[in-house]
Amino acid sequence: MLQSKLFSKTSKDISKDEVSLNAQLLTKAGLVDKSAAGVYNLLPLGWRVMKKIENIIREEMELVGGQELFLPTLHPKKNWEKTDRWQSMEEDLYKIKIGNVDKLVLGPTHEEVLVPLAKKFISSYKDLPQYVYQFQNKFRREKRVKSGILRTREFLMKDLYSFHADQEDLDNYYEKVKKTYQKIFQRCGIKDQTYLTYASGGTFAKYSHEFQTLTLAGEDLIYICDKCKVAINKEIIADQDYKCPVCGNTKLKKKKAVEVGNIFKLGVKFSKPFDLFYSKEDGQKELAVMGCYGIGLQRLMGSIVEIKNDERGIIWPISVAPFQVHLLELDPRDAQVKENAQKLYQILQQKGIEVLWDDRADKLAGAKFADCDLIGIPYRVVASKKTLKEGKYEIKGREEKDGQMVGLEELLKIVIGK
RNA sequence: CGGAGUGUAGCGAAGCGGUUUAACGCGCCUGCUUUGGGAGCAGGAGAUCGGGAGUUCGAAUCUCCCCACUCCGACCA
Repeated sequence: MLQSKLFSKTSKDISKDEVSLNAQLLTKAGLVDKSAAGVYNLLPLGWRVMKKIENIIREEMELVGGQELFLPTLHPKKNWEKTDRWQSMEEDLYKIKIGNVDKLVLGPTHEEVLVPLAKKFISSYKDLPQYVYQFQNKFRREKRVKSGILRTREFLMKDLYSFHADQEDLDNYYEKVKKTYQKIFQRCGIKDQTYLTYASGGTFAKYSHEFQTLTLAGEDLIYICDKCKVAINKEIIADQDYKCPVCGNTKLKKKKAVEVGNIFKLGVKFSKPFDLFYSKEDGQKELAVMGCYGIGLQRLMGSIVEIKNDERGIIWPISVAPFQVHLLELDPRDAQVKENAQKLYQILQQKGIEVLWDDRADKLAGAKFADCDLIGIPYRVVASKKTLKEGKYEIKGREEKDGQMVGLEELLKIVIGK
């Protein structure tokens, strides 16, 4: 991608109203832009990050047998009445009228659509288990949005739903997804800050589990057990019940965190209102047992930014970076330098490396370095008169202080080696 | 939804005890120069001062209503 053609630009000054670090950095770097309170546009650079995150999640979902589908945003009112959430979630729902009458809901979650759908295909124990997931926008009528892209009214969510014949099968699958979630957050580069957190379990389980990422921008308070590397959400801590649910340790550390994912045993909460029965081997009818598993993608992206940054800008983990290499062409009016940069650009792309080539003719070196640090692509490669004279390129990792002069072979080794 | 605050050019931001060419910075356009940490000089374009109503000879500035955004709180399977 030529930076001179990029849709977005970086900016030094952004609205003072944007106080959260994640939104400040993402806005300055040109990855997101706010269009209304709690509503953000994702610009090409930001969308590339989202796609990287999405692909990591998709790969892991496939590994646990998930089948991707796509359910509508608009949900029939009657489905929401059936679960009573038309009433009980009233404050969170965007209700859509046709004419003067409420007819539809902008989905805040998808059980109300998926369960009646599953009913059409699940009728025997032979049809179970089933695992389906999707990436879909969710709408929540938040009374107050906050923390940049961490709490918004519309956001992209991966939601996986599992259907099982019995509780034991759900329990086994639940544990599997728990491990998968840890792997996802590890692949996204926030493993060290993300804690498996015990939270309120609803009617069908003692606990649900959240994945809480430590950041001052978070709204949740969790208590961490250093021995077990797990945490417990403040919301389920009774007055003095400060002990680790795993080892009983009572010396827990209180920290602020943001919930980047959760897994939840639904039991028959939704199969019941929709009569999702299946026939057992003996012909008896039984309700299917369900689990649900969510990850908010913008929130995950924002959490990464909250953690991975310095005074100059964002520091993307290579797994989710919008590009792997930021090629800075200094001396852009020098034909030989341009040719040299062009050559490297093509070679890297042939090797499957994603490159943002700063070919802007009207920017001096300082401006290019500053933008490069702000956007936070893992490798900065400089092509200039200086590097050309030595027959080399300069490469520098985003977190390294100084670059090094390397030949093409060595450069490829560094960049592809990762 | 309660409390507090803020809306002036694409962005940031002065002016806000009424007088009229609404400053300045970033960005943008033109020209020349410059070229390894956000370049310099010269010229230029761009503003229904959030919207509406009112007070006044005269309103960005005062009053009222509305809207938007932000922060604190409550809420958040």
